[in-house]
Amino acid sequence: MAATETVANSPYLHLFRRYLRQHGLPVTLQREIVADVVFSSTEHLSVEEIEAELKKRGERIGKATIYRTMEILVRSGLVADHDFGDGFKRYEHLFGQQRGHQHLVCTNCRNVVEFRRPEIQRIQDEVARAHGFLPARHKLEVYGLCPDCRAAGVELKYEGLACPALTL
Amino acid sequence: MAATETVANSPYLHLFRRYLRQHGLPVTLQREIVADVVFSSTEHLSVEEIEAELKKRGERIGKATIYRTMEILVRSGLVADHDFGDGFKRYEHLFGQQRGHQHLVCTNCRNVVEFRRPEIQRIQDEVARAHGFLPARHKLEVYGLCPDCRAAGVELKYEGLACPALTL
DNA sequence: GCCCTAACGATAATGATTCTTGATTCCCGG
DNA sequence: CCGGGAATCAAGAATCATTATCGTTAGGGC
Repeated sequence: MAATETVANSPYLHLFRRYLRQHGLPVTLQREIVADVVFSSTEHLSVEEIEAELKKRGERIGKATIYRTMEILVRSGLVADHDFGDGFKRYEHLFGQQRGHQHLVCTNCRNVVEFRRPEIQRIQDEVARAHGFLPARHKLEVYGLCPDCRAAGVELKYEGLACPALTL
Repeated sequence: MAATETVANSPYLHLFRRYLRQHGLPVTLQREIVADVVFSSTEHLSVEEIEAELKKRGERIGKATIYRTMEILVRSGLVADHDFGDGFKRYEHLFGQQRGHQHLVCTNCRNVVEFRRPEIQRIQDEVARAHGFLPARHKLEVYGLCPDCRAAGVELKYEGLACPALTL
């Protein structure tokens, strides 16, 4: 391999290395590079996008290794995975994020914006308690049309029954 | 075919028939039977469970037809689909449900309980407006351990980094 | 540096969902 | 009620994301 020594340099990588060591998992170059791609992006990346970024960097890392590394990153708590209804998962690192943030997803362009409503945590705990559950986490997603798509003239269309209020 | 005439008899089937007619789609026996299975259950059914119920009724309806019918039912607004992280979708009819109800999912036994917090609708609208979005719908899921699993001694375990508060 | 173990990459397998095909059913007008 | 064109059906092949397999290669404790 050529110039692979300074590839992974995001400021949080040491946390991932610590996690790997604490759990007896080898700290491999591939894992560091994959983690660096995720840590260096502010987007919600799909595995395909991670793969593309690796290719752009000139790295030749197998897709299976990406999946395996994402699994470890999610377990470590450094990364969260999401399914926004696209048929595949997206990943985001949790640095610089407020705990318990939520997502606003454009139903047209699939762009994702984050927001934070602290009361959701309280609602989670109240609801869980009311039903005897021990709360672990929650997921709130709001779907709608983003400003760009609205400006472009895209419209929300409801093609269901004309009078849903009667039936619900 | 033998005794297929009174198979589909749930009280809301006429709404589905109306939707099909309004959209120029043929009202077929298979669609009625599949809809009847979903309308007759209070559970959150997977396609596999729907298939099993059809087999139990002695119906021989292809899996592709189930998928196509579910697609129409969701578009009609009579049924909602959910992905609770099982790797496949679950479907529930919306009769007798309050508009905008949410779900509490057991992380151990995957059982699903419904709840309703009307303020979520307000939060949806406020958040969307604050970001220039036109709100369409939302999805709130709370994950945790249900009373049965708690009583059985199951525990939530966090195997991530020891001190996540520092990193988040 | 050595060696054992575990990760790597390539590829095959899996599981949920969608598409294709030829046969059947629906539905509209007569 | 009958006929015919269009759309749906069942079965299975194809697809897509993800996971497992396997021979090879690389971490890391000694």
